[in-house]
Amino acid sequence: MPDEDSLPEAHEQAARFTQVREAHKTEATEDYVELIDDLIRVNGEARLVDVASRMGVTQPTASKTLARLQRDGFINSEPYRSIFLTDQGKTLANESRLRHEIVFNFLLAIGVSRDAAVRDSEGMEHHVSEETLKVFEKVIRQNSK
Amino acid sequence: MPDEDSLPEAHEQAARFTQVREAHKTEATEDYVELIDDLIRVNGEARLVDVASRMGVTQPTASKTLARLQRDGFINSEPYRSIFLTDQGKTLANESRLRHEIVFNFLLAIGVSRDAAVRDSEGMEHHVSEETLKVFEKVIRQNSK
DNA sequence: CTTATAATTTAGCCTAGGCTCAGTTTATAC
DNA sequence: GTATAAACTGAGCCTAGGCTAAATTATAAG
Ligand SMILES: [Mn+2]
Ligand SMILES: [Mn+2]
Ligand SMILES: [Mn+2]
Ligand SMILES: [Mn+2]
Repeated sequence: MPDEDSLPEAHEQAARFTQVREAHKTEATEDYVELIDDLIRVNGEARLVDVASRMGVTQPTASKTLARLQRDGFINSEPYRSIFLTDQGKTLANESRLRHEIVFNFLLAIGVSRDAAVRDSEGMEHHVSEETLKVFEKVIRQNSK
Repeated sequence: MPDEDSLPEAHEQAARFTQVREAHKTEATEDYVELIDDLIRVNGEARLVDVASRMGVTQPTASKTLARLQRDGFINSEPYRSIFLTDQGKTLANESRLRHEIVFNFLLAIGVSRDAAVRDSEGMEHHVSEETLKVFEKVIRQNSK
């Protein structure tokens, strides 16, 4: 229970929420490019039908999101054809996968079950700062020794 | 780099993203009731102007969100008057604060700076399962010994 | 090669959650 | 007590990201 002067400064607290909102803005993009990259590696191509089923959304929803990703320069695709990552998209996919793996392996390292680690890391990954990520990596290294 | 059969089952992967989307649906509600509860404790009342400035949004935005919270039974307020939590709202505020504190203290325990812990926990808290939370608590206990 | 199926797109709808600008109500100062 | 300032509301706009239903295009089967 906080006492009289226990509230953080308003502008600092606001900055926290603004940062979370910023993270959420890029979240869909990161998850999509990461998935598209995986699909290309494993299947040789990324098709809308697979993106939609793996994202857990309908095809029109995935189609609309992909249109936005194309507008913003992360992917390329011609109508009715499969999806390609731009250089910008590839870079973001690699960064996102790396960060995701660190968060996932960190959860495993501290004793979280594989199932929970898979599920929790999907959301947590977007809210971990560079500083925290470094700490996560240190914990992973210590635990593998 | 994943090889041929490295993709998770589609329906499992979809469930992950669905879970993250569910978390995001309740996120604003949790952050708002937690803040309202804090304001009542410290200031004696929760006013829109403070909610807005601390959430980092404009007053009309906060006003609209609060209307939704009232519609959904988390708060009560009469026009132009301050905001009260319903029993449902108080319960959610307490649960949210507890979880938030655990995530925050966990980050401190593993060596993250106070600043980064404050910032990262604001987003992470909404993506931590009960199982992971228990592991976090264990790490906190071990570190305080 | 034609037909049926699968994949993709388009149109149109919805909610959440941002914003600005303008109006109303409450609180403060004088 | 009245004028001014602060707080709150309302209208209207926007984007993201969900959905369904229907049209279009591409692929597969026979
Ligand atoms: Mn994710
Ligand atoms: Mn919180
Ligand atoms: Mn939060
Ligand atoms: Mn999130």
